[in-house]
Amino acid sequence: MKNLIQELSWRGMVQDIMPGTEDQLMKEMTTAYIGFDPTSDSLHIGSLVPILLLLHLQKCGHKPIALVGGATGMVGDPSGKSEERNLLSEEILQQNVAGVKAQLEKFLDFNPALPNAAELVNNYDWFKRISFLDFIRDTGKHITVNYMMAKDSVKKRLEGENGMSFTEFTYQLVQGYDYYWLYQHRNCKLQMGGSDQWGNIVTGTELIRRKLGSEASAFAFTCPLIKKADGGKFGKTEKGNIWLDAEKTTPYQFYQFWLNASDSDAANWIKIFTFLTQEEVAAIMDEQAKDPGARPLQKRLAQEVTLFVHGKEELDKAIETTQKLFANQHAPAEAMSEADLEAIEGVVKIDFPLQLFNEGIDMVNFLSGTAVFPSKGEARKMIQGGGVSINRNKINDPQLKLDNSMLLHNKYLLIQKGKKNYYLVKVC
RNA sequence: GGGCAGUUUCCAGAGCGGCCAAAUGGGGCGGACUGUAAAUCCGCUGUCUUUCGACUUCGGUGGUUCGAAUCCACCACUGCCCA
Repeated sequence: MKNLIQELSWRGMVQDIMPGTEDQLMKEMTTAYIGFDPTSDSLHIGSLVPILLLLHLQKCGHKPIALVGGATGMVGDPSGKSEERNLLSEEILQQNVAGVKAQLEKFLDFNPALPNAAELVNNYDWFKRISFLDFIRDTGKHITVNYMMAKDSVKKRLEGENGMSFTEFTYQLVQGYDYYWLYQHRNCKLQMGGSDQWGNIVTGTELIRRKLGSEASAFAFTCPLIKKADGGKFGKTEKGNIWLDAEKTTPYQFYQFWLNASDSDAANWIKIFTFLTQEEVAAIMDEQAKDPGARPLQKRLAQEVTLFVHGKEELDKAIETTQKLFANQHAPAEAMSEADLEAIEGVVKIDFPLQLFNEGIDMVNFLSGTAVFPSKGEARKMIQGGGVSINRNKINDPQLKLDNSMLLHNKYLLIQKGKKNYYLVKVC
């Protein structure tokens, strides 16, 4: 049996770990679970980490369970939140649960022929049968309020300005019960999660111990939360979250996200988000040290993760588009063939009516009219700030009229907002 | 139930009754430099508007005033302390 903890350690993916966890994993095939919050109908790259944890687990010969929090999602996890959360409606929650489930199914191996096939559960399935009174008698009785209040997630809120509802206070018990239930019914002996979950997880192991006695052996470890080297939030861009759903974040945008990682981020992330071995990573680091300008780290990282999430075909297209747009940025846009332009994948494409164009429209009206900018004021500001290029030529004059001579192949305009945001406008 | 403090633009946090669309910092966006990095420097950052300007904001509702984020009343929410 391959040593999971060792494998994760060198990748920097182990934060807190309960004593005996490693021994348990080396002793026998162990069932382990991670919970996923249905706060949205798609997972984003933050959720990639727990997915990868489950995959590493499975690769080491253990059995992964992905738990979708249909019940816990109704309560709201206070961890890491400074304010009370708004509750999602049941309807939205159900949609989200379905969406998240569908995505998890893509990444884990559920092949029933495997002894350690992955499994998907929804905690709503057991919680729906438990009454409030049952819960506070059978479960609440085992954990003291003093214990619960000592948790960071709770303490912070008690000290803060916004207070905390009884509902959110209860959260750790609800999640703790999940672990107990899985321990009882699925022989699940390990819970993993992000380090912000440590408190909730420990409440689970504690609950198991109190209810089943000290011979019960439930283990846990957590993975550090992914951060950027500059302290910023991971997985956010000006356009918002990076989603795993190709409809929400195109594979090209997804690829670009990783490609744009800073050097220090790329060095950490390649260990976490790819399955490359320690030797392979070391080799790429060497290359990076020799020629940082070539960015081998970022390229390999982007390639591996995009391949994992979107597959080979989408990856190839993303690379192709990237090359067209960025490979020789000083080459005139006119050098791109019509086929090149048509085949650009993943950038925002906009159609613009020929008639309006022929009437001689100025930059500001054009750009706000195409939804490149939401308003004229913003378009003007950005042009004046030197942030807009058309066909790779910087525009300085907001009043500039567009005319036919600017069109590539008589119908295209390649617009850049900032350096990295491309729009392809087709006049027709 | 009683006492005290508070609620400001994305966040934190200043705001004399007119000079407040509201200091400062952070974040975000853009530019320069680079490697589609990092660090640094510069610009923008309520909405609409070419300029002038117009409009909507400072928990809610009313009021005082020529004029209110700034004063008053009531309401709501939050925190702290006492019972």
